[in-house]
Amino acid sequence: MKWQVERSDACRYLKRAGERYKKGEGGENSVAGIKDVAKKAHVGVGTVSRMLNDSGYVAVETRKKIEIAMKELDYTPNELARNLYRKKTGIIAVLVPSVSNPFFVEFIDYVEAELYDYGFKMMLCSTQQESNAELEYLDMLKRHIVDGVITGVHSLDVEEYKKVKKPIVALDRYLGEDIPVVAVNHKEGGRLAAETLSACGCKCVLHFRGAIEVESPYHERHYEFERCMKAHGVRTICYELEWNRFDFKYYQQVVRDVFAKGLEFDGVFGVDRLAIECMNETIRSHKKVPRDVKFVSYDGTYITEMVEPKMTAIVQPIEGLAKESVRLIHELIGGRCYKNENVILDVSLQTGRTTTV
Amino acid sequence: MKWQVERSDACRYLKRAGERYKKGEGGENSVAGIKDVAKKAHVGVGTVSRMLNDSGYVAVETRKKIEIAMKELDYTPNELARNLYRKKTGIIAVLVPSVSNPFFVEFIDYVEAELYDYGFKMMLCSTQQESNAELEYLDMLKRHIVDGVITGVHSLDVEEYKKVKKPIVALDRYLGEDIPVVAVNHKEGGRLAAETLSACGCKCVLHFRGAIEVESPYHERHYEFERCMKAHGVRTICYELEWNRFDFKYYQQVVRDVFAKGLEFDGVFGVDRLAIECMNETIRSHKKVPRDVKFVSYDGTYITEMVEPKMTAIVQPIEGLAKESVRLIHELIGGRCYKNENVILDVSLQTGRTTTV
DNA sequence: ACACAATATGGAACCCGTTCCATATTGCAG
DNA sequence: CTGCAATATGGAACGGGTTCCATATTGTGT
Repeated sequence: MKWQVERSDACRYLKRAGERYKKGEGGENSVAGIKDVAKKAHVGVGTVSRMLNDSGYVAVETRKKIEIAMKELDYTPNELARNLYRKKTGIIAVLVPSVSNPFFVEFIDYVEAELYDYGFKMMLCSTQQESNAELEYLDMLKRHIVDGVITGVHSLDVEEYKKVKKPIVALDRYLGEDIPVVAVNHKEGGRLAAETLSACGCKCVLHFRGAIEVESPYHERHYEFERCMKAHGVRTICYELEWNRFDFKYYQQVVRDVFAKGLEFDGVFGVDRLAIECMNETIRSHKKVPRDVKFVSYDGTYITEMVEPKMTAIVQPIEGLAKESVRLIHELIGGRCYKNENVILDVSLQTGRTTTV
Repeated sequence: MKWQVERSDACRYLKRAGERYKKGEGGENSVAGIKDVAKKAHVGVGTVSRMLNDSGYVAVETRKKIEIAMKELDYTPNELARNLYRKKTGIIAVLVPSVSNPFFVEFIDYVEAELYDYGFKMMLCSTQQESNAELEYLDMLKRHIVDGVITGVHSLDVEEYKKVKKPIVALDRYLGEDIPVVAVNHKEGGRLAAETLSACGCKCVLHFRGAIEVESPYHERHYEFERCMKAHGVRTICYELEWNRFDFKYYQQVVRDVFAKGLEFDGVFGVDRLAIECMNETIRSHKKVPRDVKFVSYDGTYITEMVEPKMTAIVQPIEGLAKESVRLIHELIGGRCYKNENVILDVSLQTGRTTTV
C-alpha cells in the first residue's frame, strides 16, 4: 500500500480540500488568475505569460497594458501551477537526526544560506530517531514535493535509498554507488587528536567512540586514534556509545556512568558535547583542567568556544561540507552525472586551553 | 514589478524548465501517471482517483485490478497536481533571524516536531539580517508555495505584514491587529531575574538590554527589571545592545568592551549566550562565580546547562511557544477566526550555581 | 515590388490529479 | 413487477500556468 499517504494526520489536514471553490460566481473574494489579467488587458493568456517569463516577443505597449492590469488586479502568479508544469518546486529536503546537536545546527545554517544562493528553499526534517519519518521524506522525492534530498541521517536501511532514482546527497555516510558522499578526512582527524593528546603527556585516555552498526566514514577516526595511541604507547579506555543517540540527556548519563565506575584517566577524546560534559564533571570533582586531565573534542562546533577553558578540538569544516553538499545536489538536479564523486575535506586543529601542559 | 521573481539565481534555476519532456514517444523513462494506471487496469481515471482517495464507490474487483496496475507501473501520485487542485501544499514557512542562536534552534526543533504531528512540513528560513529574504518568504504565501508563516524575525516593516491577508503567526512581536502573537510573560521574567539577583545580595548589576527600535513584548522584561532593582535599591549599569544582532562574535565584542571599560559589577543579567560569555571572561580574570559576581541569564536554553557552574536562568517555555504557534497557524489555515487571540505563557526560574551566595 | 526574417499575438494543448455529472447496474421494499 | 436507493463506472471540466503552433503585421534587402 505504499502509494497511499500513511500518516493519518496528514490526511486529516489534506482531505479537507473538498470545499470546492467557485470562481467569480457571486463571491468576489477569489484571487485573480492569468486569464483575468489577459481579459482586463485585452490580450491573450500567452502574451501575459510571455511577459511574465520574459520569453518571446511582447510589444512595449502591450507590456504597459498588462502591467496596469496586473497592478489593478493585484496579480501574483500561482507557483503551484508553474511547479506542475515544470515538475520542479525548487525545494530541497534536508534530513538530520536532531536539531539539538550543534554540529547539525551549524550544518543546517550553512546549507540554508547556500541553498538560498542557488535559488532553492530548504525543507527541514529532524527525524528524531524515527526511521518512518526518514522514509516519508524520501517518498516526497517521488511525489515531486522536493527536487532533492541532503541526508545527514544514519538510521534507515541503505536499500531504501538505493531504490530512489532521484537526487540524493549523503553527509558522512555510504549509501551505495549512486549516491555521492560528502565527508571529512576522519582518519586525519583521529590522528590529529591522538598526536595532540599524546604530545601533552597523556598516559591513559578515555575514548568515546560511536557505535559500529552503521557503515560510515566516521569510524575511521576511531580506528586511527586507537592505532596512533598504541604506537605512542598510550593506553586507551574505550567507551562505546549507543547508536544514533545525540541528545544531551544521554551524554549526561554516559558521563555519570563513567564517573560512577571510578575510571582513572588523564585525557579524553570525544565528540564536542560529550567532551564538554565530561570536562565539567571533572571540574566539579575538583580536578584542574588541563593540569590533571586533558581534553580534545571532535567537531569543533561553536560550543567549544563557549566553555571555560576553551576546548581544544578537531574542527570539521562544516561550511565546506554544506557548500559541497549543495553544489552536488544542484549538479545532480541539473542532470550532470557527477555520481560517485565523493568529496573529502580536511579537518583542522583548534587549539584551546584544555591541552596545554 | 513586484510580481516578478527578483533573485537572479532563483531564475537561473527555474528558467531551465524549458526542456519539455515528451511522454511515451520513444523515451520510455517517463514516470507513470494516473492515466497510465487507468489504461493498464482498463478503468477510467476517475475510478483510480476515487480509489486513491477513498472517496466514492469502487468495487472490490476493480480495486484489485488497479492495485496490480499501480504496482506494475510503480505509480506514485504527483503531489504537485494535487497541490494545484487543492490550493494547498501542507508546508509552513518558519522565519528566524538566525539558526546559530540556541533559542531559535530549540524553537525550530519543537516547531518541526509539532508541525509534523499536524501533517505539515517545515520550510526553514534564516533571514540573517537580510530583510529582503524575509520579504521573499512572505511573498511565498501569495504564491501559494506555503500555507502559512510563523515568524520570529523582527526586521521587516510591520506594514509589509499587514498587507498580507494570509495565515501568519508572530513569535514575540506585535505585527498588527490581525496577526496573533505568541510570547511569554516577560514582565514576570524581568521581575524574577531582579528578585533573584537582589536576593543574593547584589549591589550593582550589569544589565544587557535589547535595542528599543522594534515594538516587541520582550521590552517588558527590561522595564520591569529596572523597576524592581530600583525598588530594592540596587544600582544597574545598562548596556544597550545593537538591534537584531544575535551572533557570537558580536557578543564576544560586547563583553570585551565591558571589561575594557573596567566596569565594576557584582551581578549580571543578560541573554544566555551573553551571560555565559560574560561569566567566562569573569572566570578568566580570576574572579570566582558566584562568590564575586552573580549571573542570571534569560531564555534558559540548553547552553545554560553546558557551562560550569550551571547558569541560573529565566526559562522561556520554548516547547509551549512552539506548540501554541503551530496550533494557531493550524487554526488560521482552517479558517477559524482566532485572530487577535494572543497567547502569553509563563516563565520559570532554573536555579543554577551562579547565584548562590 | 517581392521574398523573407523579425516582431507580435491569440489560443489550443498540456502538466496531472480531483470532482462532478451522466449513465448503468444491482438490490430490495411495496 | 415497478420504483427508488445504493453501488459502480467513465469521462469531461477544472485548477492556473507554460509552450507551441498558426497567423498577422512590420521591416529590410535587392
